[in-house]
Amino acid sequence: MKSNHKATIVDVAKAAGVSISTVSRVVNDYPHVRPEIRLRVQEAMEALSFVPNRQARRLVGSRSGVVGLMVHALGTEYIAQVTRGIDEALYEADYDLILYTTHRVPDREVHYAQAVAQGLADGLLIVVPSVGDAYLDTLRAANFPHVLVDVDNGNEKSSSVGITNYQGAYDATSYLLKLNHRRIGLITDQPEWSLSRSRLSGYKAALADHGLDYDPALIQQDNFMSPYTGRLVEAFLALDDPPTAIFTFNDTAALQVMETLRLKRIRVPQDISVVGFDDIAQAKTATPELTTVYHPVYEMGRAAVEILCEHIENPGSPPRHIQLETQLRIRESCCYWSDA
Amino acid sequence: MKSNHKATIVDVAKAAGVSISTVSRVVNDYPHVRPEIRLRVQEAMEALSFVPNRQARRLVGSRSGVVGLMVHALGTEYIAQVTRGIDEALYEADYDLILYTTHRVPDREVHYAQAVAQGLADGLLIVVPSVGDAYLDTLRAANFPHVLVDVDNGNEKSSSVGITNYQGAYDATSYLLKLNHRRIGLITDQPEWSLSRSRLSGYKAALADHGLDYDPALIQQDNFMSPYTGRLVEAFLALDDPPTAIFTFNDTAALQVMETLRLKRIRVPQDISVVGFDDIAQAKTATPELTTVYHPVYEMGRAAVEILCEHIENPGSPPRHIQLETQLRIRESCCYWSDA
DNA sequence: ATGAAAGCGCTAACAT
DNA sequence: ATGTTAGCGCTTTCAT
Repeated sequence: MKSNHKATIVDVAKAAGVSISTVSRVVNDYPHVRPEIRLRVQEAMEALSFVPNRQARRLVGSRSGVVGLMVHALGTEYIAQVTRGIDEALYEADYDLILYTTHRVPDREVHYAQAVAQGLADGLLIVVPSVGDAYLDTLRAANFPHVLVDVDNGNEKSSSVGITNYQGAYDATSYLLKLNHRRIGLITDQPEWSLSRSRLSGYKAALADHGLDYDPALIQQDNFMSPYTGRLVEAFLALDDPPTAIFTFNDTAALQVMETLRLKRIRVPQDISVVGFDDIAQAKTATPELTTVYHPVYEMGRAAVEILCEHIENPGSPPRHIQLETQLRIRESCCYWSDA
Repeated sequence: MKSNHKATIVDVAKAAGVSISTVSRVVNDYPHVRPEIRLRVQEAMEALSFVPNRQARRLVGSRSGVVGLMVHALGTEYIAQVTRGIDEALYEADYDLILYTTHRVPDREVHYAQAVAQGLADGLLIVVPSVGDAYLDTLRAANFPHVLVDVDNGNEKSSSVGITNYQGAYDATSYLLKLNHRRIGLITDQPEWSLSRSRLSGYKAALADHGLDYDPALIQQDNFMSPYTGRLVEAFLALDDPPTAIFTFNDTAALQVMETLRLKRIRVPQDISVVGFDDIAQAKTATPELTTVYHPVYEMGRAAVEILCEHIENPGSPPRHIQLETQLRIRESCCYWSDA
């Protein structure tokens, strides 16, 4: 017995005493196969523990059952949650997941897009906030199924799923305004990201609706270098008229703000209120618990998969855009401001 | 021009005016090609932005450049960090990563192992603590490159990389003992996992070295259902002679213990000391900061990739076993116990 | 040094 | 309802 050699359709065909096309039909669940023969083939498959070869399948132009996921890097809570939503939905749809981590090297993104489009995957999920048009054009030109995850530009010709960034920031800012805060410091993410721009608009709009103008001195940009956020807080504090509340575009930054404040013995929320964005796990375990804007990361992942599957199964289908709702989660890091 | 169709070796061959075999030689950097021809082919490749098709390559029996990663589920800090180490090392070695999440369904594990060994990937990384021998035998029989990550049985015929689980638990327990604790509650992970068994031995050994016997009533098993850990704490508290310290086999459980204790207004560390295992990010941000055993997750991932690559490049190579060192990280969640 | 040709495992016409 | 056959893009003998 040569059982150490992996079984192919040919082996199954021989074992079942039929032709390879019949086996293929059974494997793909196609009609026009006599029930008894179907059964016989299935038994042979079972006996030989046959698993169809995905690359061979893809090679002849049909589905491989694999979809690609392109992300900057692994290891953040945010990515972990998005990935979880994607993975679970993919599992239910019976797809495997191939991971492409760009490590923030833009060149890789272009290269990957090509590789993926030629490669094993039937479609691509893109969780890279700064979507350079370069490789998107490649994908669109090849009519390769793909969806952008967590971007905010509905005018794109690519499908996308995002959240209500504008509304989320608007809600958070309004909440602070209602608590009588008039000087609200803002720490933004990369301004090139469409979602940052939307959130910034939301912040400004809330201010405007309260008859307030925004103060450029109160808008600072985070650069994701860990100790940096603390400096921004110090810059705020050094102002003649420092903010009484700080709103950040991600929870990690908010948590760092709180930590910086704690080290400076400035009380949260009594002296300064803090609001974050995302609602990561640590937001609930922090002291005080962080008030933040809930970002439906997990659901976003699932929605993206749904759209992608539609594109894969239905190649001509037009781009779709889904926007999931954010939600203000009021906890302990904010309180009413009274000018004493 | 038909540039919307992706370039194949045939296109390159035509463009360079040579045969496909020559192109193949250039692509694979084989000898016996005249320098000028090599250059001409390279230019053609460049011009057509040719990317070799991996599945076609793999189909004829050579490397696919893909390795599989099998994990239970995504979304935990632990997995995120292991994956990060693996991903980065793989990136440097120029491999793609295909992810298999078993969702704790044993059947999926067997199925994946088969699928992978069938030819999708060149090798498999297994981060599934409960290693059922069933599919391992399949892999070994097929002589398929694979390495077990974070397991603890060096007697296996499969390569593995793990940590000093015994020593880690021994150190943590000894530390508590040195702080005069005599009743140390233990919350273990699944006892089927080899690493849990090693840690348990470490715990018992430390006790024994202090002339203490272990009390079965103080050893409880976590079941990973969020509210459950709290019950275990209550069970401890209900004892006639409750523990003065609690040691858990993962930080998530330790954090939940602390939360439960906080809700019950039992002070940590004054009333009860707590020690975790893993040293996840939240351990440092918790209040009080969690004392825990550092688990070199990231390095473990990298080490696993190193071994796997060796197996792939060198098919006959014998199994290797690496054990990385843990380290007790003393922070704020423990203090000296004096029977008042 | 280079090319022709035979597959790898599979699907999709095209027979029958 | 079932079988035959022609590729998919590539590597690898085997010729030349």
